[in-house]
Amino acid sequence: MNQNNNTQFNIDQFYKKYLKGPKIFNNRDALDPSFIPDVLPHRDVQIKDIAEKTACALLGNAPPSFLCYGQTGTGKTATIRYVSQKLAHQSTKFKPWWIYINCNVVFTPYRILAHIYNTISREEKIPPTGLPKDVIFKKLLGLLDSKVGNSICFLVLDEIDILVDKKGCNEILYDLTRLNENLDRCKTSIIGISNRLKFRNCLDPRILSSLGEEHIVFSSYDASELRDILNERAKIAFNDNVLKQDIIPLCAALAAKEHGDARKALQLLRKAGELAERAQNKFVTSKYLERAQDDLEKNHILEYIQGVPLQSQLVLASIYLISKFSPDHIIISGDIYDVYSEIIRLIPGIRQLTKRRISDYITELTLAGIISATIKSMGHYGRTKLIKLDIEIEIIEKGLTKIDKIQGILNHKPILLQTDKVKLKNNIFKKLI
DNA sequence: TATCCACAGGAAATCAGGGTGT
DNA sequence: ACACCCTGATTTCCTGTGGATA
Repeated sequence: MNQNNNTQFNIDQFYKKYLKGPKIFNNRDALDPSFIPDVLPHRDVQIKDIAEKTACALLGNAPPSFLCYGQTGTGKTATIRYVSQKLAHQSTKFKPWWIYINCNVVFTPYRILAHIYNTISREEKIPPTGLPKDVIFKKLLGLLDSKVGNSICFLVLDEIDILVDKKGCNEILYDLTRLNENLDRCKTSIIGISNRLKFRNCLDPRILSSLGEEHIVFSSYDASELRDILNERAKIAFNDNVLKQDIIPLCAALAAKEHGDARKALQLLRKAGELAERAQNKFVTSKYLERAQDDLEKNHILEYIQGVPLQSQLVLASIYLISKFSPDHIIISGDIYDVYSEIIRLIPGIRQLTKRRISDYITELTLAGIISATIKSMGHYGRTKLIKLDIEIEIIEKGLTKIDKIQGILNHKPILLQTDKVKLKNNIFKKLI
């Protein structure tokens, strides 16, 4: 075993070298989306607006509920957290409570109520399931009155627009807006954060009347604003003089192309720093920035592919096989289902799902940006979706290869593609589009 | 111009798996 | 042990539809 020592990776030596090597980061947390800096550039208007709306909480009065709009990475959540921190530092006998609910993670009525309860209560926790909803509602009312007392409880619903699509969630929003009517001492105030500007149109009028009357808009950052944000964070995150001069403007320009997403800009900068660090380089240069962008995009797709359920991976595998073995085949949803049915027989222990369910999986892949689909009517050949891969086939292959159950079928040439009937139909389709 | 294909996609029902209190 | 609850995934049932073709 020892004879291979000189070819083996020497972990001790690696750490020694790492510790002696150049230090890029001073505090890399400053580039984390959850980091709240002391200065929030270009958000004065919104800070002032939120501060004015919420100030009455310091006197024990309930602030109005309101909504914050803006695309991802425009500082909505950061601004709310910033104001809440400042509010918490004021000396007053009414200490407001802040409860953050990410509706992307917690989205059922039961769990939203349970999450609020569990955040406030340190002793008794509500189980993840099992109790009737109204029981939790009553328990929550009791807890709010006893624990929060005469103070204000802010309920911050991040990505609130997600709730609208879910069943029963108009009810939960309604329940939340009406909490105050059932409380004796405590008062609540809802702050909704949404990416979708048209979200209000989907709301129940009852909810809109108490929630949507006031709103604050977060406009997207332009390249120069992003530069200021990155400069502020870079001062904290990086050691002096490790960033080459052009890095921040370049990073800002890249993120500005994507509707001015500050989160993405920070992520990019962090990744570039990490790549430079890993390469034991003293400086973060544009070379690392370019590589960071490439890495982030690819990783995002690979993580997505590996994170979805097996059935969804099989749908993607079907599209992959058609694209691989007949690149000029026009892919329609019916073909995907047929190939899916074909490959599922090659994998033991997997149940075949219905067309309806596969149709939903195809929609999900479209929303994720892996494939694109356009609905087209083919006259007597019916109305269907035309599908094509939006991602390089090599990346899809790389993602699918890592999935044990799928590995074995990635070289299976679909029999469907070889039948004359399908070939003929596809030729007609080519003329139609 | 009516027909008819092959689906899209909404709504409700069903099922299994996690839990509860009595 | 039992009746009941919540959730997420899926099935079942269904209505709607664009446009080439007979």
